[in-house]
Amino acid sequence: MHNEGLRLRKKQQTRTALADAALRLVAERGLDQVTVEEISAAADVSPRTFFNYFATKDDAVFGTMLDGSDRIRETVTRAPADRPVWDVIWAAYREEAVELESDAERLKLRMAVCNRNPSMLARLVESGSAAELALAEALAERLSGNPPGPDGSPPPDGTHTPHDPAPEGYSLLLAVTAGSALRVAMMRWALGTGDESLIALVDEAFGALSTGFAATHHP
Amino acid sequence: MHNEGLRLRKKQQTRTALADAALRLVAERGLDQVTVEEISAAADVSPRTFFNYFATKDDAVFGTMLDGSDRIRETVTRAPADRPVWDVIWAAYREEAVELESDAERLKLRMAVCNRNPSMLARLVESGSAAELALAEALAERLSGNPPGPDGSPPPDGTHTPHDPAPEGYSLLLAVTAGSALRVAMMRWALGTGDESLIALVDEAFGALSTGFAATHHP
DNA sequence: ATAAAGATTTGCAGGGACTGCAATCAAGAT
DNA sequence: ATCTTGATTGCAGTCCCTGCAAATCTTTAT
Repeated sequence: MHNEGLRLRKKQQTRTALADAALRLVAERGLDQVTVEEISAAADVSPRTFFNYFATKDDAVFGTMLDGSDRIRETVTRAPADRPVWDVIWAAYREEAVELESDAERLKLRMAVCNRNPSMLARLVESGSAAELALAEALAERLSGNPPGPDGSPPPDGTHTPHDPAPEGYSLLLAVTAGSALRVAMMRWALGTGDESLIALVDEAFGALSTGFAATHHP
Repeated sequence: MHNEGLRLRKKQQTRTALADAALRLVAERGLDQVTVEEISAAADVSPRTFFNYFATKDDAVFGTMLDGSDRIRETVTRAPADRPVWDVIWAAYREEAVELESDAERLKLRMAVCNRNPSMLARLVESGSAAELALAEALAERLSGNPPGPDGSPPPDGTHTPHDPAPEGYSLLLAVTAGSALRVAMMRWALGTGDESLIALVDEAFGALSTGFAATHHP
């Protein structure tokens, strides 16, 4: 039997040491004013080891925010079938927001970095796109009227019961819009005065999208 | 007097030669299977010259899609003040879509590249974010009830007439959502069967956002 | 026509990101 | 204590990208 307790602990340790150092240094000096060599030195490992943990420098700075793609998919597929779709998505993303706000310190630093460096903002979107894609799949399933299998997996091909004419397009729009709403909320939260909770801002954005933009006139 | 006709023509020539070669090669082989050296060779210039035209390899592949940030801002600030905001944004982005669809060949190649390479998808977002930011500014102006100056420039600080409690947040949401809608439409258009026009898909997305998502129930 | 002025292209040297390989080192099992 | 396994590290090498200065080509002035 393999125990390996100490090994795992040390791995997690150096991983977070690297990530922390990367985020801190980049937040201070800017992305291209920090070298991998410096990050590694701050974490007391060799530069080569850095790349055993992160594929790129960006990855270390940004980590994998919103790796909750599985969680989101779960939440959506498990939700009662008669509940409005947007409510389900809203609830799922609010869950994520709660998770994110629990690490407020790190999140604020990350958003600050995103604001200074456009390439990092792109990274932010990229990190959310995995979740969006997963959500879009789950939504297409749901909107096409196919109940998920007991394990939540999609049914095999050929068993689809066509219902909505174009669920792919609409569900993709839903998913991408939801991701954008979360991003806007995070931006406002991180750059704001700090007296508003992330959840409140998320609710505000999702609420606006729920109502639609047609109602917005200039007075 | 400076004529310089031939010079400019040659510059444009090599620029498009490089961009075309880059897009073609990357679409064929994938982003990291193409070196700057190969692109330069295909355009008959030295590798060093490549970087006189493009700051990064990605730039050559992607060019500056949606450099219409100024055009969008113009359209929005010039629109009659009593027109619904979302209609104005919709019209502005539809204009952009027309422009984009006029270069259908290139756009489809670019979207195909974005689909294979996540980092290029990030690039796509980045290219649109400039326009979104400009739009958000213009919207904040409009929603706060301040008429633009004769040149369309924002009035100096201190002259604001507060009207909407939080125009920054709402206008950012509007702008980012509009950008996302365009992106989804482009994706569907480039990956679809090809019998739908980009404009139609843009209208579909913007229409859905106009109505809002509250109406979407599962039957 | 020819030279001066100005802009573009190119080569060279170098820094930094990232990878594959092989040697070394430390933790866990026997 | 020793063997096995996985993590760390150094090294060589590729590619992206930049600053600098020489070389080349266009335009303009004489």
